[in-house]
Amino acid sequence: MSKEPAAEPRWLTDEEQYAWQCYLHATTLLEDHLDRQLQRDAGMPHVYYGLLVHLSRAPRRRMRMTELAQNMKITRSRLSHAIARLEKNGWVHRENCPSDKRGQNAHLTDEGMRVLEKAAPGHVAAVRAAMFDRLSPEQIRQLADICRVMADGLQPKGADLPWLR
Amino acid sequence: MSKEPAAEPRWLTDEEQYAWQCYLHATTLLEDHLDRQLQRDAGMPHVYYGLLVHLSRAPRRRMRMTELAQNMKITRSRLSHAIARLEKNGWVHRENCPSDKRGQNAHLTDEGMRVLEKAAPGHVAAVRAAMFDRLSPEQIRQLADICRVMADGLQPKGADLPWLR
DNA sequence: CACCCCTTGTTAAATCTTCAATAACTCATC
DNA sequence: GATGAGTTATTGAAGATTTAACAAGGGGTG
Repeated sequence: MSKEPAAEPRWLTDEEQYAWQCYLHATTLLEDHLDRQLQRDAGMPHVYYGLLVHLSRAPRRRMRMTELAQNMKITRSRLSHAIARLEKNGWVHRENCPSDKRGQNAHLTDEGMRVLEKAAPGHVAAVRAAMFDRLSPEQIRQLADICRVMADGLQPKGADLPWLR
Repeated sequence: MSKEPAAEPRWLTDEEQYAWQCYLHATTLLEDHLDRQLQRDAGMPHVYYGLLVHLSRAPRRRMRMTELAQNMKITRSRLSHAIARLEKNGWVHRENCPSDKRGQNAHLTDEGMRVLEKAAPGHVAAVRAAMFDRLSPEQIRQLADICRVMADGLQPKGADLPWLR
């Protein structure tokens, strides 16, 4: 039954193309900018910094690997590599999960906490300078709405389905 | 004069933190999604596809390396590696620039054009499904405005200043 | 218990990106 | 036309990410 290869793809309108170009430029430039800012000031890329932030907010600064990966929207594999690197730096420590012998908890060490606290002000300043100090309060709300819609559409539907491939 | 280390960093408000989280989730998920879609359907990551698109729109399908890098907001180094890979695939061809012996032109080959044309419909569909079919026309305008402001703030001020580090 | 399927987390290899260094060339000035 | 400063593009090495495959444990069913 009807399996034609989409006779006429609906191309983007001029407005959509423009928006798409702006989006790609903004996201690329911002990610690059923050990666460099953090690499310079804290010796790690942006995603790694995000991992420390998440851990610092978790109860007892601990989180299961899978949960952390889900919160950060990255694969478990990527997380494994990242935590391995952060552990080598002494900023995170792995420990076995008591309730599940397969599991691992990532634990933000005191030294990791110090690194985070030292890097945070500069990073917030960079994020502000790039985004929040340039947008109106209304635009910030609009951006949140827009991004929430997009993220919802890209998340696995069932909360427990094979997540991220 | 006044060189204190920013006495009190202005942290993000709750609204700003929420918007930032949404932004990070949406951009991460979308980029991952498109990377996988294109890797699967066209055998290349999203940025490489973008390179082919840009070349296909250039006069005579040719562009100077630096100009292409600037348009794509990536470093020349990254572009060199990427073009080397695309050239190995036979999708792009390098040629010397007639007017500047230092220069190189990247040229989209016929085969590259075919690959692009074959990949385009699926890619547009993915972008639509993730973004444009989920947002209202007004939201699309808002997004473009927001991203333009951010991109402007992250661009080098002088058009000819050492660009992107 | 035995069986099977699912989840958790890691790993190796291939690929991609970043960073710093470099060769080759242009252009302005002397 | 020589000198020197800046531009163009590339390279190798180190670091990061993806992919597929895997070991090991959980948890339900007979």
